[in-house]
Amino acid sequence: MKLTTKGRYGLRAVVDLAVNADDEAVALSQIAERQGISMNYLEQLIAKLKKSGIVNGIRGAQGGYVLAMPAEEISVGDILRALEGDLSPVDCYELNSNDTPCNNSDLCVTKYVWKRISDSINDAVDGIMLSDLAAESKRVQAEAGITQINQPKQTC
Amino acid sequence: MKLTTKGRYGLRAVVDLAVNADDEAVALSQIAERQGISMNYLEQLIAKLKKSGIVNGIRGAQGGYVLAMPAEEISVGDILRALEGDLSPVDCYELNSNDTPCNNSDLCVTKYVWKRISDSINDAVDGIMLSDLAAESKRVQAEAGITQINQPKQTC
DNA sequence: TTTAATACCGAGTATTTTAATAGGAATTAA
DNA sequence: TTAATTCCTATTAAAATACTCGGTATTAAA
Repeated sequence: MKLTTKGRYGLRAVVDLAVNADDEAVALSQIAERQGISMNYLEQLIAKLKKSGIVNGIRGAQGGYVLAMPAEEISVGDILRALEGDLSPVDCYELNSNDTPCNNSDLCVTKYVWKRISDSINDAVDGIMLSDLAAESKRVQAEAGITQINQPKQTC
Repeated sequence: MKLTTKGRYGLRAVVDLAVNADDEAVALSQIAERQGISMNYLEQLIAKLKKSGIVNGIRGAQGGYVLAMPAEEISVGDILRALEGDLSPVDCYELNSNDTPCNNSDLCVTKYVWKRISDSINDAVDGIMLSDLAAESKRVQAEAGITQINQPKQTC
């Protein structure tokens, strides 16, 4: 029941992008360095975010990435689902219509549990907007007098 | 962000135990057969439940397992945490005091996300009691006229 | 027009985790 | 005494994860 590094690194990267976006595109190498994430790996994560319409890539020199929408309109749920796939605790047809139908559905009672968990997770993450995290991040960075992060290994 | 088979199989096994418990102990071989789970594997899962004080084992011939408490007093959260460990989405010291302290805690903003997810999951599963599932299971089994389940492979 | 900086793409790989299997020891009712 | 059962530990196959690597395409700036 853990997120993978895709969700953890990816969310940090998007928050970094939201915080460090002026009007310019932000190069992935900068995000990678600030966040202490391998750039090659981060490329794969940002590709998912691009595919989901959360960021836009700008090619060529001086290129980089920008948010595809105002941060106020991007929920943490949008970001995590883009990175991790659906956030339900099981692959269950009742929860997720792209899963294969389950031949035990009639007798299954645990499906009620999975539905409750799934709904509660999605409600939680859809209630937090990227702008909330970006504002908080700016606040704590200002308080600490930080411009460069580049932290050692983090668990979260 | 998926439960493992530990949580899925294990919860089904406990519901089965609650449904099929009269005053006798229920042999693991019976649960395994009804639920279509390898008995050897189920042994490992029930060991976790035993360690957490959810079931008691009765050794010897005619032995088996019984619930250690009335089903009304056992929450799905108790069961899933026994099987899966903590249900938080990340290993984060702020959420889970047995994790190693995180040196980025001051600047970390995603921790607010993880806390919200963690709390919502735990609230959801702590609000469902084993007795609820057992009652519903008896109801659907009666409706279908079923005594033996033994379903083919399930995803949930 | 060249160069350097960047996004974009797909294949390969080491490590870790999961999901079992297997074999035996201890216990106890019949 | 036997058979049924829990209990315990080690091993293993497969899958998923978390990367690395090498290249191509694009574009702003020199």
